[in-house]
Amino acid sequence: MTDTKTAILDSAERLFAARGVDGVSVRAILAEAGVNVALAHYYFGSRDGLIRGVLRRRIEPLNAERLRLLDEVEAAAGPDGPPVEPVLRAFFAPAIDLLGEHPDFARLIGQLHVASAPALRQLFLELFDVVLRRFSDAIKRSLPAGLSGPQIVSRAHFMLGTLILTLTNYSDLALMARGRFEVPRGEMLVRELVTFCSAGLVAPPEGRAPASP
Amino acid sequence: MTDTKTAILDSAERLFAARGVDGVSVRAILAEAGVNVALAHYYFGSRDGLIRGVLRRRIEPLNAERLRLLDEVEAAAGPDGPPVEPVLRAFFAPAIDLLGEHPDFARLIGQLHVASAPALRQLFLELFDVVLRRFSDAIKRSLPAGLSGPQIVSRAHFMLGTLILTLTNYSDLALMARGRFEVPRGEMLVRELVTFCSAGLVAPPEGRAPASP
DNA sequence: GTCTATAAAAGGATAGAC
DNA sequence: GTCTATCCTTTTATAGAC
Repeated sequence: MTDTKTAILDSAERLFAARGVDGVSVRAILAEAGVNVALAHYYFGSRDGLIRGVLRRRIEPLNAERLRLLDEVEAAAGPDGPPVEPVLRAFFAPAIDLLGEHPDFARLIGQLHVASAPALRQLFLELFDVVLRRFSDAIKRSLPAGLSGPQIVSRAHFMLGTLILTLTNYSDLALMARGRFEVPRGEMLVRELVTFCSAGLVAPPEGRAPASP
Repeated sequence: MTDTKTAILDSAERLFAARGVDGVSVRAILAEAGVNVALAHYYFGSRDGLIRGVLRRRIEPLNAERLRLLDEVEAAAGPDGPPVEPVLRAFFAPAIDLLGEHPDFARLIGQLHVASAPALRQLFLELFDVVLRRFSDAIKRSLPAGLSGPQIVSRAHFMLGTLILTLTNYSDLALMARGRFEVPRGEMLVRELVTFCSAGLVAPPEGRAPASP
């Protein structure tokens, strides 16, 4: 049964998200999956192999979809390249889809971005290197002239931060809403991200003019 | 010697930042500090107590400074309350100061924001509850009319995300710069954060108008 | 306050039967 | 593929001498 393998991955995903990658033992994962202790090593070789398996299962399709959308956006653009909004949308939308379908895993992706453990940092680079490079190039091209290098990298980094905290702490939105309204999700959440970040990215370097003298 | 206590806190701060709170044993911390294994329990009672000690030492002054600045900004404002920029500045500046003086600890704060372990989540609420509530109220008041509740909480959350990722992954900026320029820090970094986030917060709900028909 | 020594538990990993 | 049993290491925590 390859079903056992899936059961292990599912339990690992849930528990890693709930307690952090370093906060869960392999034994606990297998217990939750109702699977014998020896089978994690049988299927994944080691604890690290299990972690890689959990991450790869969903990150590879995520990256593929992001790159597919970016290719589309760039193909449809003129010689100056696409404007910033559709580029951001190609970056955000697949991640927000994942947040809707596999919220536990979305938390994991965010945690991987801020992880300290050297092995996880390395894995992060392996998994996201191409995507981050292609999108950061596309975003740079789409920004107005007059921004300095430091401003561009800062803003690109801030943009990433909005997504990462949304992936890790999406449930905080419901707390902040305190039942007074529905929290945005799916397409609406993508739209909020694009609006916020494109405004931030293209803002004039000096910021808003003061209210009035 | 209360110096021993400080040595333990310093080593814990450094190692927690380098490997994650769950990735370091108390023994490793004490070894790095050159301190006997038994002394962590003598001073802090337990592993959890040590974590609390590390966090409290710097978060309490950080919060106090943030609230002091917010009080100032609100006292100087008219009856409609202060505009969004100085409120953001009061929130960001003390954190960026901390990033300059104790970069390891800044990483820790960020990790605490996205932490999964229930004990850490609880501690996070204890430590930041008042500050987050006061600032989110001030920011809400400063936003233009016409934003819906979901839009307001989303944007406030995005704003927090820009800061958190800056605290946890500040060193990524240097990687992105690849030696071509100096990465912003201190006052300049605060200015970038304020510019990006105030533009995002006050953006019209529909986003930028498309380029031209 | 600082040390040694040790208890008690948990975790990763594997051997070998079925 | 799945199971039991076991090994080895690491870790938290504490007792008690100095």
